[in-house]
Amino acid sequence: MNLFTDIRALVIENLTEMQAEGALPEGLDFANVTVEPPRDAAHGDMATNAAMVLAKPAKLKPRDIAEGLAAKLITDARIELADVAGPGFLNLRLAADLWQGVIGAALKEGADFGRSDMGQGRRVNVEFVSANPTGPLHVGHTRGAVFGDALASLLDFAGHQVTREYYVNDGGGQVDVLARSAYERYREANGLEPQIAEGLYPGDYLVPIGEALKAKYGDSLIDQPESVWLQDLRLFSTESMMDMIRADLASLGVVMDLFYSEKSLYGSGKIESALEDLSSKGLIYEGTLPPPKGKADEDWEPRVQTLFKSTEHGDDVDRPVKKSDGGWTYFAPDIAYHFDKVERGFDELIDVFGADHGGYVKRMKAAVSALSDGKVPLDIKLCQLVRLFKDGQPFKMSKRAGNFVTLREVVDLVGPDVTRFVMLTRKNDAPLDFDFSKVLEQSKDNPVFYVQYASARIHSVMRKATDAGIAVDDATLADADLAKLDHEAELAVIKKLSEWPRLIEIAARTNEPHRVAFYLYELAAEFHALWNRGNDLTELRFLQEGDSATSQAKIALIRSVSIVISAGLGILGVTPAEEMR
RNA sequence: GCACCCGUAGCUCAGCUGGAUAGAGUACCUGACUACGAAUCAGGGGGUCGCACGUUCGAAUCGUGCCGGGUGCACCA
Repeated sequence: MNLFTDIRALVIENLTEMQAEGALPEGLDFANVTVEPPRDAAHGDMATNAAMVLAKPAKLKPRDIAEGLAAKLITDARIELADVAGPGFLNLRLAADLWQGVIGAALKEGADFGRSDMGQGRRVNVEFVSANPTGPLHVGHTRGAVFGDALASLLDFAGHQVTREYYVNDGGGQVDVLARSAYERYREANGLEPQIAEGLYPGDYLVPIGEALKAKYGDSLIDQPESVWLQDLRLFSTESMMDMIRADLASLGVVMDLFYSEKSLYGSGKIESALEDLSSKGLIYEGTLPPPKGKADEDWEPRVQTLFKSTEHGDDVDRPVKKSDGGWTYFAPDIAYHFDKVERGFDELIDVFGADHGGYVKRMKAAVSALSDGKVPLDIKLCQLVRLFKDGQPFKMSKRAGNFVTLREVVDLVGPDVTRFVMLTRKNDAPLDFDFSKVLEQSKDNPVFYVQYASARIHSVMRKATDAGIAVDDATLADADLAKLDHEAELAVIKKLSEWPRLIEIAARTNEPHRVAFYLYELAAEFHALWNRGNDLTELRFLQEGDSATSQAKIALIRSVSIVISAGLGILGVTPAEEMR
């Protein structure tokens, strides 16, 4: 149930009637008519811009339309008051039982309250993390992992059929580097001095791989040329790295539906067929790119290469798909991979990248646009940097991994719940400061705590109620006399709850899960405010001694808050707290 | 030089397919606990929404041009 869409439907219905009655001309587009919460609660419960949006196409004065609409709306039992204000806003006040109905809906629908069918079952592929299998995941990946996973859950909640996917770059030159690095650790395991040359991966995480290689091969690969061991070590070390990455993700609660191997594309004919598709559309040609302007590059020389005409689909320059040695560029398998997603029938694709891949956005969109004939939209979300702090000071550490902080270190220090919530307290395209001290602080400055504390307080009240012999199961609460919830402080909380289904749709439409985190903070604030009003006004306390009917109504309200907090935290992948320790 | 992202209160940031007097937290000041968990709440001061034009009944939001910060710019992924 979504009160805002209900009332919007009522507005549209009345506008249509006005057309039938000749008060409005035919052929108007109602798409821009909105029903929203007003900025200022004094204006009423909801406001519609219908009159202002329609004034011009209808060639009427906004206030005249608004007054006509108001006169019709007021006859509906749900509308208590309809005022024209300002340039033509129509402010509505809703009947109290409509608000109380929100509580009933939350209690009956439980964890599904707010679930939307907006997505209509459309199939969405969310590709995220996709880190090279050459080392452990670091903080940057952590943000991408949390963001992608929460986005996937959000879209699922909004009625999409979601696949979580990880593209494994196990086919390129960096895997050779990995294999050579692992070989040095293998030599080390055999008692020799490892020679970690410039360009190899120095991290300690390869030490156990070296041990494992020794267990498998003994000393048989020592002093053997690369041609003997390179292929085996490529395979062995990427598999080991992927096991580690899977475990890292699992420690955060992220589970992929599919790991898609780049290597599997080679020799399968998929790269060829993807490029054939582009070629059949006249988008592949042999040519020479212009030199980059402004920045002097002495190594640059004109070269004829195989190019994808991405400029026809919005890119700034055409992109090479073949290297001069005849091999594919990294872009070619990426094209094939996205072609594969399109062929698997997804209606929408989302890629989550780190901000350092910003320059890659246009060519990837161009490729998908070309491959799907513009039918499958690709949205690319860039996650900005995470800056680590401790007690306000920039934080550096990790001998284990080389020179970066790993996902595992973060999760071990603050736990998966805190990690996930904090990673979503910023918009994805804004940089995020992550202070190890602050995120564990128990104060309202820390949103994780603040929301969890609200949840804990609610459970505390419910435990007290149970001790007092008051039934507080959801079915009983749903039958409570909700008309008792008529104080403005209580209605304020209900109104916030009523925005939940609307918020889900906005967040899902914009692919912005951080909105859920901010909403939960606001909901918690409304709840804490109501709680404290009870200090002064005893009639606002949730437990009314000797009056279990009133207590149940009030508990129905806060139980609804906890249902929404749980659902919201569930989307973010965070476990709600029943008590604080 | 080009492309993308960002620029909102002293600081860190929200801001809904363009809506009314731009909101939180923090910091600063002032109040509220013999409590359903004060780990909280209420109130106060604090803003040329980077700048300038433009579109619109209406712009933090859309367009163009500047300024400032970040990222990326053939045959690495």
